[in-house]
Amino acid sequence: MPASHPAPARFPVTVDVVALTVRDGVLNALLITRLIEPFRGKLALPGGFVLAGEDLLEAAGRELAEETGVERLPGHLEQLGSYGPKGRDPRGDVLTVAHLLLAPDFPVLAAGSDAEKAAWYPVREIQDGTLELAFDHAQILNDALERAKSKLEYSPLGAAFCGEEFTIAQLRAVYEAVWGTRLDPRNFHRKATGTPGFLEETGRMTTGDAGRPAALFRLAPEARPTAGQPTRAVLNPPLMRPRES
Amino acid sequence: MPASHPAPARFPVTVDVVALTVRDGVLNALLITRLIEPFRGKLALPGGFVLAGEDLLEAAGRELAEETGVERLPGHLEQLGSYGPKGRDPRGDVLTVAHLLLAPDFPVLAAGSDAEKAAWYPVREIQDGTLELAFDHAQILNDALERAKSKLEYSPLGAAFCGEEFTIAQLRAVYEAVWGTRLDPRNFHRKATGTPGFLEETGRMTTGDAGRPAALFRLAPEARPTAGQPTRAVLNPPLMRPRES
DNA sequence: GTGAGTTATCGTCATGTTGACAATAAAGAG
DNA sequence: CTCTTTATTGTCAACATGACGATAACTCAC
Repeated sequence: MPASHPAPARFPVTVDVVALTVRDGVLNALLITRLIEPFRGKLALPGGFVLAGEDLLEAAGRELAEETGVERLPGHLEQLGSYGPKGRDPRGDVLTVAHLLLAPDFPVLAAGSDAEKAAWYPVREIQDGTLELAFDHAQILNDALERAKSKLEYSPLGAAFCGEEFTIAQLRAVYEAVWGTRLDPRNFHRKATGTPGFLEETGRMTTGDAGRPAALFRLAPEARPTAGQPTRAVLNPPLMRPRES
Repeated sequence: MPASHPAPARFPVTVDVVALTVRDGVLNALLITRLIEPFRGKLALPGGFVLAGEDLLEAAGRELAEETGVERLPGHLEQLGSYGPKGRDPRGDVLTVAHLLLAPDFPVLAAGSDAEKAAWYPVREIQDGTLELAFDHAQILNDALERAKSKLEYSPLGAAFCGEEFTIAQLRAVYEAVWGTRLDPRNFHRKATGTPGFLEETGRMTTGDAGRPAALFRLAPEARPTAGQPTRAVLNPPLMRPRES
């Protein structure tokens, strides 16, 4: 890695988190209101400096927990990508490593004291310019949305937006919100239940809602995200299979 | 991003590059032999420190150019992911941002002076333990291979391993080398030429090789990697289409 | 030259997957 | 009990894919 001469410049390193969830069929992102300059009063992604002795994912989880007041984050956290360090912070070159959290809706505790106030905002309002983000966070959010969309294409991570148990309709609502499309309930049901290694029936049913009760499912064991292992492709079939002979 | 108090620790940041190519049907990676401690004499990924005022991709390209003696790198360079900073370098916490280069075979200039000697090595020999890599570079290489494999699944980047113009058979050799499988030439031909927005016929043919001459293709304009834009999915179809009504 | 070997390309066909959509099941509301 | 709502099962035609036969168009050995 190091060649030799050029002064090993040191950079402040931050982690930022794009936390996504689906509330009432609408895709939401977690944002904080900045209390200090620069961009004071503007919305930004939650995040903060990586501390000495910390790893990236660790720092991202810690920052998110601090700024939401939530101890154990639900959902799936992964690294998205790194940005900078050139010219993305008016105070100087700061490298940031963005992360992506796909999570079921969880309440953000009203942060006390000096902590920035975090809240859920519809992604739509950021994309159409109603809300503006600090730094290059709009870019990061966009990349995160692209990543989320493509994750749903092949991985079982759509379920990360749901709780432990969920109905096919709830899962479909996730896909519809993230992709911004409407899907045929019957074909979606066939695909979801028909994909080997994706879902597992719990045997239990919903009750109390309008309409016919729905079966409750959970992620199949082999589809559950194993820390460290890349999320396996279960949904989209391989482009082409090796030939037999 | 920054909350406030915790001392904004600064980290040395390096870029590492996993450069892949296919030579004679075998997937190769570019490695350097380290001339300094730690891991002196061991193989490692090319890379080095990010300099002040540089962006990541920029740094990765510069380091690779320096260590191979090649001015304008061919192929497609993209960010892979970040590693650390905790405990991956015996000298202290160093954050590294790994990159991935998919390139046609190019000659590595015999580096003069104090530069580390770079050369192509079959990926196979690293995976089976014949060759050992410094730091966490084996892990990074593995992640890079996973990324490369999945890129071929949906993006047109398989062509990044070929030159400007190539035959279907050359392209197939790339897929076979990266995936480690054999593919049916006839079905591959059908898929490659039948995918809209992927290939474009040049009208020219190969000549001089054994067997029937092959038509030369190039990447379709809309499939060419545009700097900044994410590589669009052209090969694998969407998991599910929005419903009409 | 000529035939053999080699590689490229086109075609065929059975099977599997998908999109569109009908029909039925099982609840709650009135 | 009937209507409305949502879940789930089926059906069917269009399309994509895997397996593999058949040709086409070259090079090379003789």
